[in-house]
Amino acid sequence: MTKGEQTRRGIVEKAAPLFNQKGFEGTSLADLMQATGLQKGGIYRHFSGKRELAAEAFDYAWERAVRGRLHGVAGVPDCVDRLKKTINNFVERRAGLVPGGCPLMNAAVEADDGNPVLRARARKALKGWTERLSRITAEGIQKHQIDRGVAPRQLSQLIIGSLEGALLISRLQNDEEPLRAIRQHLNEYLEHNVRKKPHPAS
Amino acid sequence: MTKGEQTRRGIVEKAAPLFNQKGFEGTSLADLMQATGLQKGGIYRHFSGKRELAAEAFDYAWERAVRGRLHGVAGVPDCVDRLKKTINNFVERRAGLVPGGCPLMNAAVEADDGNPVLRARARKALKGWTERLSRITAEGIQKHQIDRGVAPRQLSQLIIGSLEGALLISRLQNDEEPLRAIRQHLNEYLEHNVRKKPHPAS
DNA sequence: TGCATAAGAGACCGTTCGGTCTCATTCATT
DNA sequence: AATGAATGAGACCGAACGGTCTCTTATGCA
Repeated sequence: MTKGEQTRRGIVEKAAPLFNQKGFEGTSLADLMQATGLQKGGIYRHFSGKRELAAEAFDYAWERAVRGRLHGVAGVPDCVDRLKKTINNFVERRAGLVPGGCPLMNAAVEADDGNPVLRARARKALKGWTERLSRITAEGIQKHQIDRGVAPRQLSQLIIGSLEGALLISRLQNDEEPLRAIRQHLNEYLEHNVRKKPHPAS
Repeated sequence: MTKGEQTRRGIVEKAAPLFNQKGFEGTSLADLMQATGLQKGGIYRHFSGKRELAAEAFDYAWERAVRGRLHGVAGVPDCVDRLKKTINNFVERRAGLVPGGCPLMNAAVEADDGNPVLRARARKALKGWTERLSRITAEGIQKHQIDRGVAPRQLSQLIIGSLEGALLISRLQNDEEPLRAIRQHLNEYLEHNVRKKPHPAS
């Protein structure tokens, strides 16, 4: 890896927490200069503008989040357990994340009105997450581990929405309890309403 | 109401959608001047600064949101039904709201790092909402409509978090389905796990 | 109607914004 | 070691920022 590539990567890594914490508008070039230890020229050598840097920083932050949420998931054989594992990862595996909360939520809120580039990025991220969960559910249905009546996409959105909402409240209150409560709630839901029940001995 | 008071109120009403859509940092005095049709002098006559105006605009937006969510709730006798009514209001009663999504979510995300004034406002709003729902649950327990094992505060946070999360996804996808799905989900949960069951005829 | 005051216009201020450009230096390659 | 390209420093730019202040106009009360 050439020196320039190293620097470029370093800029993204330093910029990601800033954008995730302060938002795109809220992060100034002066902030980025201070965080990276570079002057404007050093930054603009590698990026065409703030927007490009912000987009890459979002991708970086989101990639870290996804990696955390998928940690160890592939090794779980049962599909319901696999869903439960991703939920637990969301609640527990916060170390290694880019500070500032869920990048998806931050981007979605800030980009909601205006900033179509960031909004597209957020939509794509949500789509990817939804599809990943949906695939687990579809596989579970196919393997007769999950009830046929379960709609994969709906279930994915239910899980994602519940987790994001609980995270919002947890962050605002500085209290992890809502996150733990939603995990408990979703686990019970998965066991009672998603996992396929053995045929009643009629 | 004196002329000045009228103007002041008008400024808040015009400013609220801007702050709710573009955020505190994202809304400039130029935006406010254009929206109100006033010059700086006209605005600063009534407010000490952007922060004060933003705070009042948040209160205004939140008050409208709360009013919509509580619409007709008081008239529902059964406490479980009352919770269901507030959920339905959240999902259905979007007209009359200040544009830009839920003020609580917007403020919480933007104020999460920095801007302690706005953050305090958001926390207070969340606290009020939680307590309002908790009171309904507590009353339901007292009236033997809700199971004694239900924790009012936890249930409130579950409902709020689920609704906010679903709203986030709905807005990002431009699709109301996640909101309707979470209503369905919460309704079933309330009926099966919250509403007090009649004693089994043993 | 006269008058004190409330209300608003808009010029002005210093600062910070994102972005550009030139030039010195460092780096890899031979 | 020489050299051309890659890299980064930092002065500079115009625009936009939030905020102040003065002066004119509108208002409401006696």
